[in-house]
Amino acid sequence: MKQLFEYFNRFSPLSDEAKEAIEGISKLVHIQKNKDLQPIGHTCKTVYFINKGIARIYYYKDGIDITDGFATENNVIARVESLFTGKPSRKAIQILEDAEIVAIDANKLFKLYDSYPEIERLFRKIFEASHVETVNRIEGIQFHTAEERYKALLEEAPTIIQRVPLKYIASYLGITQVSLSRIRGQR
Amino acid sequence: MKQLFEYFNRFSPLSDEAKEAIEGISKLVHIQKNKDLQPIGHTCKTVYFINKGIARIYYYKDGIDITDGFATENNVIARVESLFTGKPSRKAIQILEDAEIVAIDANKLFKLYDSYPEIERLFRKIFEASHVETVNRIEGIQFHTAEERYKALLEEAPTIIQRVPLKYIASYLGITQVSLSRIRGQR
DNA sequence: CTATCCATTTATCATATGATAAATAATCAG
DNA sequence: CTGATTATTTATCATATGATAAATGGATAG
Repeated sequence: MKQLFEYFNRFSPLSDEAKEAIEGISKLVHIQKNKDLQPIGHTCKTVYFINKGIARIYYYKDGIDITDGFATENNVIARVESLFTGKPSRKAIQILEDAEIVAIDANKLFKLYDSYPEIERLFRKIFEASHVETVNRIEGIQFHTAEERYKALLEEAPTIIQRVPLKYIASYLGITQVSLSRIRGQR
Repeated sequence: MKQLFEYFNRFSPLSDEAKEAIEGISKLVHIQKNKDLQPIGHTCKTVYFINKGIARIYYYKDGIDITDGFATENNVIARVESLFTGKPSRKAIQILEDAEIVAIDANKLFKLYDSYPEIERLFRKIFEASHVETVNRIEGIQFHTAEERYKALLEEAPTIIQRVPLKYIASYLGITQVSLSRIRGQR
């Protein structure tokens, strides 16, 4: 849990008591490459933190596999549109490299909010940061060409491009695999 | 403030004391059409609630005016990427119809979080809902044609299309004004 | 009411990306 | 190691949207 608490410290430090409370509702899971951590159609009741490995959120659009986002070590991953609404998610979380993950029970977490305002605050900040990323991503999608988006990803997250099959990256960038290959090929 | 507290009730009801505290850090402002409520380059230190009128968030991309989003009556509007980070915003908020707006001082609001966990919770939920909308919007932008996006907006928010100049809607949809006109014209 | 300015539409041409298919390359099971 | 499956690249053609310019329509100030 050391990694997790270090991550928390980047947002707001927790009392020992609060840390223990979170430890009490978390468990460490190991998952193999290509397995779904959470399937499509289930309501998101877990917040995950990645100790090791890489994951993606994906869904099907007209039968085609679309990657919604990636998460790597020392980051939280959750399907917020389900976690925050209680509605089933049309998205799944898949593991792309054998992974070690901390699974935090969301219902219990939300209950902890009542007794530990510091925990509510911490997760508010974590998700606010993710909210900001999402807002900024819209600008990237909307007003840059596919090539610019690819190059931006190369800059910001080169390891993702190295670790993840290109087909997943293509749909994340909003283009076909063929277009991505064309963009990479030119020059 | 009646409208505002009714809006709050949709998320979580506040105690009278908390309501008074919020009232104490809010003021009612009246703004004319086409005025900027907040200019580009300033750090967002206010959360706005629209009693009457319509507003948009916009910015300049390569010198071109881009609409990031709209907000109408009984909704909150804020530049979250600045509000949550404390960094200056590259975006502005402009009023598109003479408006009556409740301006909530964000720094004072964040201080109220310490003494009123219920207020922190309320705003957490408000912004979580906005986070979910943003996440869902990415799917719309990424995987629908301009025509589909226009028709979706017609369905979901026909009043916005009626009340707002088309040029603003075009950039919101991620297309040029000329393309939007073409889409509207066909048939 | 008129003149000016701004918003919208229409037209033409250029281009990035999609769709499809086929060729290579890489990965994996046995 | 071999064959089979999956991922990636390359090629061709079609099309949605962009860029630009010009025409039309609507709003507003005086």
